[in-house]
Amino acid sequence: MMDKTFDPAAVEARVSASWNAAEAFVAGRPDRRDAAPYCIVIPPPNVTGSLHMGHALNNTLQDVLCRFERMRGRDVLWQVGTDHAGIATQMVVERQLAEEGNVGRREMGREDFIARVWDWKARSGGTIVNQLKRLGASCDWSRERFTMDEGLSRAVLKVFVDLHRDGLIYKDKRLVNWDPRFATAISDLEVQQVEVRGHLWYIRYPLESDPERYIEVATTRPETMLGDVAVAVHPDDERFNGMIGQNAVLPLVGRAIPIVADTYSDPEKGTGAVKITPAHDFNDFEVGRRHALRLINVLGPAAEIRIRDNDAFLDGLSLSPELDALMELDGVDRAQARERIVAMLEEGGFLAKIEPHTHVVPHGDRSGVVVEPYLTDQWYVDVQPLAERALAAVRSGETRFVPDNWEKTYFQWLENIEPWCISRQLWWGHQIPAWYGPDGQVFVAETEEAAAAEALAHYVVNGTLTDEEGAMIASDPDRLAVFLTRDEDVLDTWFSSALWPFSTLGWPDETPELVRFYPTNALVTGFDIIFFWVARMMMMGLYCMDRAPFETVYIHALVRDERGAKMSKSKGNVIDPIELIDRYGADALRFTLAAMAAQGRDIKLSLPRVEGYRNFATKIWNAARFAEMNGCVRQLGYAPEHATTTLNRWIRGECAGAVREVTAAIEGYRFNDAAGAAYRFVWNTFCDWHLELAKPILQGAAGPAQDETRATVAFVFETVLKLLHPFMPFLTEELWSVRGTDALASSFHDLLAPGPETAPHEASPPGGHAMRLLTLSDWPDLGGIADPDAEAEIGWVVDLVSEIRSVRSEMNVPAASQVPLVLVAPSQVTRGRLGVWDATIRRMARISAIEVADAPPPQAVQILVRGEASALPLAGVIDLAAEVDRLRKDKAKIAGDIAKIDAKLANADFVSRAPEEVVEEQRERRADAEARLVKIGEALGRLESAS
RNA sequence: GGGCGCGUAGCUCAGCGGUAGAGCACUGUGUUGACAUCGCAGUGGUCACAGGUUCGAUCCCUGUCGCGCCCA
Repeated sequence: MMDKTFDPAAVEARVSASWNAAEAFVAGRPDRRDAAPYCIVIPPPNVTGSLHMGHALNNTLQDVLCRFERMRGRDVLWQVGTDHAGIATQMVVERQLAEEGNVGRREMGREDFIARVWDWKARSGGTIVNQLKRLGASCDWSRERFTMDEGLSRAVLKVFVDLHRDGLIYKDKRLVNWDPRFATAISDLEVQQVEVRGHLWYIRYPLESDPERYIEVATTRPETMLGDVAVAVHPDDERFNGMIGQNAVLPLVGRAIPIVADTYSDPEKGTGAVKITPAHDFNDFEVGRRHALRLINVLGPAAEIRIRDNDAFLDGLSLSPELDALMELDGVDRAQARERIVAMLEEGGFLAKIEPHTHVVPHGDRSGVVVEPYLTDQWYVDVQPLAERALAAVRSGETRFVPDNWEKTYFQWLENIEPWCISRQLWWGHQIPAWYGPDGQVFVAETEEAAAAEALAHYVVNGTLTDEEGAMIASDPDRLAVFLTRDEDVLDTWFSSALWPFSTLGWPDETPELVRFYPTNALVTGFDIIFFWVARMMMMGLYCMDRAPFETVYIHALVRDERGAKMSKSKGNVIDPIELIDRYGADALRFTLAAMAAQGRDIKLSLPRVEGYRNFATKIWNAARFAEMNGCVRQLGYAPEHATTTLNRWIRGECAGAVREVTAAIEGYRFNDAAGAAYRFVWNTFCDWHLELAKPILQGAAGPAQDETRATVAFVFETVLKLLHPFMPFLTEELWSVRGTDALASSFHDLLAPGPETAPHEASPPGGHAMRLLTLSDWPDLGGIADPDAEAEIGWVVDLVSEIRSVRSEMNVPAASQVPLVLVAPSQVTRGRLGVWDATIRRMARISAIEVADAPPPQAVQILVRGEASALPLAGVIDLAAEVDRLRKDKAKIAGDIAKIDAKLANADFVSRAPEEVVEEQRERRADAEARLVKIGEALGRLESAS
């Protein structure tokens, strides 16, 4: 006997173990050798990460797809793994070193530090993978990959070298987004624009020709004035007519800088004159380029002032006491420098005013500090040619977005794409395969040997080295190490992530997996990752594989808190999915997320909803208990299409409909529809009606009807387990195994006696039913079994019972009291049905006896079901005046309906222009309403004349 | 400034050119056998607002207001 309630914790552990033992999720099972492949690559979570609600949703949806396709017989590979998260991981390990009082990264040296990171990864890097298992994700765990794995690293090197060879990777000195906390470049996408309340400082720059006159500029960053090389004004701005071409003198510094005309300057903003600092501002950089201005970098890598021994800064300046004083700023942090410079400006009388000013300031998404536009040498990918192919692949339909409006976002970004800065001044990551010769000449190759060969050949050919010298260096590792030095930088983590859909499958080797599973079928991810990942995977996939990596990119919602705010640690509004799993079970959480995953709308997670689906799990559990108690096991030779009783034929049709609905919804990525359809069928059709209607049979006399009903319940329940499995894998797998023990005998018979009577939808597998896990069983397909006669009959029972209950409740008939029911002049069909349903109706509606009469008894409450009247003779039991009220209310409502329909039908335009079936439907509705109205009128007449 | 999306029951959300739906909450009621994490019955909505298209608009179009997000 099963427990009374479902205990998720115990079941989840047990079921996980059985999946593991069976290696259920391993791709390439021998029995699926000829099956069509299905592949999803997981958006690799950050190795430092832990599961948050977004992951829970993302992986639930992937799992629904994978389990669904696996049950449809496909050879499924859900490729799992993590990425190495350069900055984040380095940060974690450095923090750990600091906490342990260890020497820092620099003191440790690169090799030891990296060893330490690997050590950390081995001990703590698997958190999220284990959490995915708790969620029930059916990944192929045997193929877990990591972006720093040997194979994946090889892919990175090859792509880098190939892109470089094709001229798509190059080194350039330009402004980058510099994160001063980590002292590394970051890409545009890793920059968050944050609105902050700052100030506008108005500063007077005296004119060289007349120090009594000055031009006033406004700036949000006064400290960068040290690097100013010009002042720009709008050419049409009459206020500055005479000044263009003159020089201003930079306060504190004393440098003469030109006043130039440039449309970048906005006459509406500030004073209309803007200081130009090309080394510290992206816009100024462009202005500087247009006017051939110098670049003066006045900051160091930690965003500290660097002006002493700074040739670029000192060039053109003459020594002065003022300049000496300025030198005191050398090494001062930018924030402090700002204060001191403002003070010095004020002291010198250069500061005109300070205004509060709100503006957006770029911040590093990992470090949270203000990002500095910084002039450095970095490696870039010229992504434009790659982007064009990525655009074309979506435009041509090779890859499609679901919902398709996301392609706009994708197009917009790719159409305006900027070069991608891929070098990072970190240690943890793929070190760039570039080596420099003594003269700085760069050699890019996959290995040091190859780079050395290329370098030596180069220097021999150009005469720097003789043949002998070249040979000598080549043969002596020590000399080679001195001769060639490797680029210290590593690549952006996303560079390796971009290769994920094929590097995980073995590329650059032509592995069987690569051939079989690439391109993958679907990518499931959030919209916030379209640029970071989707677009880059598309570009790299097309570049390396000539095919887009996915057929479909499904973009799901963001999970927000109940107020609709993005969950974030800093806001403290995160809901930990693992806590929810502990509390409600993984199945309830998964079902909630799937049920709320409507396309194009964010999910505001609400706990009552999770609780509701936990209750759903309990409901299913108890339905299984009921089936068990009533001997509902699959019967030898049972096939649903051979069911004979109306009830069984009816549920078969309903079940087939549910299968169709769920199937179509998952196919269309309408997860909420799929979950909703399954929920409604299980609870509102199967449990509420089929099981209730079946009770008198199951608990009545033994016989063929009982046998068939038992078998049908078992069959429908199995179908339910299958339908729900993608959403609630633990519960369903557990119940499948419970059923399995009982079904063992009959399954055995099935194997012995295969034949036409064996259910075709469940062909006998090699291992036998008992050995089979639900997760590896077949997805149901009941075809188009519909049975209008059965539907009409059961529909009549359902309506009759519902109406009686409704009237009883409304008339305040005590629940315990049994009252008789009189069918008034029933049709032959109804009389026939009564023979079958008498007991059931009496039981479900608490009726003492069902009689038939030509006319309604006096003082009775009237019920109308499917055009026929029946009556509850409630004289003495209830207040007849209440019944009169009820009927009058009904009558008024129906009369209102009729009036509305009449208004429509009276409209000549409606009748002539609306589709025929719509008009016809209105006529039918009117006729039905009219008939009800007549019956209600008659009943009212009787009651009124009686009273 | 450009783009995307959302305003539907008290709450969280579906839906959709032709009778407005679900879950939760609420009200009433019911436990000797699947389930009180339950059953049964009910209350509750000018579908943000204003125009337009249409025979017909919650749905399509335009605008307004409110909210959210992305990009510059």
